[in-house]
Amino acid sequence: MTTDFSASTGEPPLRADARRNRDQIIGAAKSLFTSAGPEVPMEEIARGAGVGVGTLYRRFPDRESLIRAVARDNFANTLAEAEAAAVEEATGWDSLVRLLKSSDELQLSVHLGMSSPRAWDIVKGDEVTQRLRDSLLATLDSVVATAQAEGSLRADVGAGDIAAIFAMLLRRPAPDDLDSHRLAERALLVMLDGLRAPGRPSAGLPGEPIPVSEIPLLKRDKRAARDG
Amino acid sequence: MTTDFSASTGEPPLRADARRNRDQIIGAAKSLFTSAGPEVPMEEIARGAGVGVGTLYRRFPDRESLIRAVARDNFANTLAEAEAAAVEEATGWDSLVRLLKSSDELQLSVHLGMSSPRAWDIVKGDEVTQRLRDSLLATLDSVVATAQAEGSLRADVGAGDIAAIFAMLLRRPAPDDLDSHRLAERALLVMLDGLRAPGRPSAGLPGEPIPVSEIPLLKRDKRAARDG
DNA sequence: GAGAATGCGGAAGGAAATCTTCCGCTTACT
DNA sequence: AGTAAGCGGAAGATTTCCTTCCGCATTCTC
Repeated sequence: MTTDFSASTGEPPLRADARRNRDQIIGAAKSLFTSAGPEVPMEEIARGAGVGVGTLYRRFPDRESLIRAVARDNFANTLAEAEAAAVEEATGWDSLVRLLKSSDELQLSVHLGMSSPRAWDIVKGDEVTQRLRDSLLATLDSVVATAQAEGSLRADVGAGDIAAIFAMLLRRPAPDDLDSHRLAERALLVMLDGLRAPGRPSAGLPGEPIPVSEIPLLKRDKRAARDG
Repeated sequence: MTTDFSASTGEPPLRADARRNRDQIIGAAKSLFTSAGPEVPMEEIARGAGVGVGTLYRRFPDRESLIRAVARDNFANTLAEAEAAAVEEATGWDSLVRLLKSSDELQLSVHLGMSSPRAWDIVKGDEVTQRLRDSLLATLDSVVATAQAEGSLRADVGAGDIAAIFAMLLRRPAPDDLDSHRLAERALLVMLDGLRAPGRPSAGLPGEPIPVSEIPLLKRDKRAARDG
């Protein structure tokens, strides 16, 4: 899963356990960056990885290098998913829908690339990530063009609009909260209906309308959205 | 502007300058809570109000009481706006649109009531705010019902869906950033199109489609979204 | 399987950010 | 003019997070 970008450096290869720990650290960091932003305490990341802080610092001497590593891994995965969506789906519209519904990786990419100034500052200086990001946007652009050419996506939006919409829809509060996930799902479908070309009928929403009484009253969890 | 909820307490009235400062503190807190979340340093709030920290602490002995005061003021204003929108607009649909486009007050209400667990923890214990919130939701509910009765709003959404959509759309990153404001505006219009009842034509989006090249590359500002 | 090298955990010290108090001076009320 | 209320902001206390360090454990090599 975790891509190895250090394959061609002259450094000696990591010992097996070290390599395993490194992957677990990146995994934990990805998960925590997604849910709590790129400023979670290092100790929390270490705990999430089942590892001591010392180990974390040995592998990533500071937060920046961790963020860089996470960004590379994440953008690579997101790009792969996007390309798969572009190629494997029958229509441009389906590719778009699959993208929008796709995994947490996309959510993290959006965070890193559009929502967190701190992370973006770091990531934008990394050429590897930049190349991945450019490819990602190119893929998005072509999916949008395809969907518009086939007449399923409204013509007056650009790939930039779509990216902005991704950013809004993916900034969920609590990714594990079932209630709010259901609401987010419905909001996404409404947004998709808004994106349809005129005349294209919507499939409607599944389930029952949500009454005010069901607005999810946030459960408290240890860490606030930081500012959110 | 700042509503006085202490009118009937037995305490002696504030001196004129104190009262002025109190209002400025609440104003600054509202503005900062909106842009940076309810955990901004007290000192920053004081500075924003043109006041020393001591003054802030004399009036609000801790963050909780400040948040409570802000929430009361804010929900009262939002409710007033919502009721105005419900009454003054010709159709339920127009009321809804006006609400969605309405001021920063609504944005802050969403933050306090749906996006920030920390704030919600505090606010939910305050009866005054709860009553305001209930009225607000009741108003939303009736606007939704009106819009559906007149056939402009799709029938398969409830007021809870609308509230959730508000929450998504209003969680903007940088409220003062012109580029992202433009994108948010367009996203909002797309969402509104998604909310239309079948057969109701959209007006289309103003301006040109946004290309990928125009995705706003976040500018760094002193305080990250915290979480976000 | 033994020796050497690499890696590990997590306590502890340090740094930074934020909270909160306190008191000499100022301003508003009567 | 007298008095009570209010003010600012430096300074000390506190909390939170960062980073280092070293005795012990694991892996690799031959």
